[in-house]
Amino acid sequence: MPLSSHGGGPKPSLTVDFHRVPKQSLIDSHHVNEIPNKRACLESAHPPSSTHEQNGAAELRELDFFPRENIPLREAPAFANLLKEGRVPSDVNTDLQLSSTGSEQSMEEENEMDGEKISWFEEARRKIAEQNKELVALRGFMCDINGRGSPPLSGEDDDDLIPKRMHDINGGGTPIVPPPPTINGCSREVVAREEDANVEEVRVAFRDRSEASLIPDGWRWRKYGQKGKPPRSYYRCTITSTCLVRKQVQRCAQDKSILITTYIEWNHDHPLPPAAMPTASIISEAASMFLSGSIPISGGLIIINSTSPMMPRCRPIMTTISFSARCPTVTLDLTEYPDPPPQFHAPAQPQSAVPPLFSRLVYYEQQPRTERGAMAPSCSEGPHNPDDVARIVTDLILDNPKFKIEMIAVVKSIISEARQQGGGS
DNA sequence: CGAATTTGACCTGCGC
DNA sequence: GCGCAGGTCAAATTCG
Ligand SMILES: [Zn+2]
Repeated sequence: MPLSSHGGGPKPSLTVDFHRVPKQSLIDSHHVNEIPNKRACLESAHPPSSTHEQNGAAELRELDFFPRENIPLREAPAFANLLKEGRVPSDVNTDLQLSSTGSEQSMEEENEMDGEKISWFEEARRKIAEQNKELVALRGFMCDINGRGSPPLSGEDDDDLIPKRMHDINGGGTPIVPPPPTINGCSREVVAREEDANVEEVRVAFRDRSEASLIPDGWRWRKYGQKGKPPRSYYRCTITSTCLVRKQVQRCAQDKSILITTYIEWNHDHPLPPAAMPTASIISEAASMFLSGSIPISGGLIIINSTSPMMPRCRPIMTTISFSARCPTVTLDLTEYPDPPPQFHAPAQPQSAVPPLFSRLVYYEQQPRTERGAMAPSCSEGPHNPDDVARIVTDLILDNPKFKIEMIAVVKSIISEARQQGGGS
């Protein structure tokens, strides 16, 4: 079935967009106050099975996806390995799993779930929740060293400006958005482009070590293109012909053993296949983390996450958030690296001006993976002051051209803001 | 033989 | 305006 009459060109489109919002809010720091309300985002990211549409707006129950209890976490192997080895239960069903299909069955399964089944998913979920807290802390820190007041954090009662598209980020399998009624007769590209022009798109990427060219994530994908060197492959979800979800797969330029899988427009218009639920939940969680107010500053910034002081034994995930591209991307780095030595375990630096995020960063700099190339240890202690942070960032810039580009964007935006506020000096 | 992949053409957006 | 990069399309080819 041809999706369009001819390739790539301008085509007539007739698209109904249910959730149009301006594009500015996530990038422009002046709109940092308009970060979406966390609760609303979480609700929308994981709608309960009872969700139903009324006049185009989903009616949602409140769900707490970031539980406050701090349960020690076990080591969690890399994502691909778990999937490969079948150790990620395909039928994991937690409060995040809200599929409309087989809800009775899932109730039973929930009762039957043993610790083994839920452990991996719960670990990942809690890690991301912890990252969220730390990202918020980092944002405050960055605002401080920028000489700006810390923007209000999420959770305030102002959901007027929630990017409506984020209501579509669907981890539970219940279609929130009706399929575009007019997709027949115009290509997915046209539909996507129409939406792109009006709504914010969040991408969620995984970095993981994998020899396979594709992570078995439980979805059905069809390859529709390949570009560049090293090659980047383009896939789209083929569970339904109208589903707009795509993913890109490429090898890391610096380390060919690392596979980067990026999920785009994560709003399937169909129920989740059971095998895909772990992946879907993590993607949704990561997206809601981004949307819940963890935006550090304007421009672009890479954040490196550490273990949480509350959960020092948790294997860390390095998380980056990029704003420099047209679409912000949350990257979860699931490549493994060694545990930090005890001095980097929490409570790390109780008097430190630097959020605990950077203790991991410093450790990481001290213990670089061989694949990352030679990198001189940058600090012998945790970064107690912004100077240490600056040194670390400098090393990262030297090590990673992409980081340099991101940081340039950050600096530019800070300078332009300072000029606006301070009269151009 | 139908489904999936490959691959060159084509389009859009962006920087210079 | 031009060139480049990213992304998509669809005919041709390969695969099961
Ligand atoms: Zn889909």
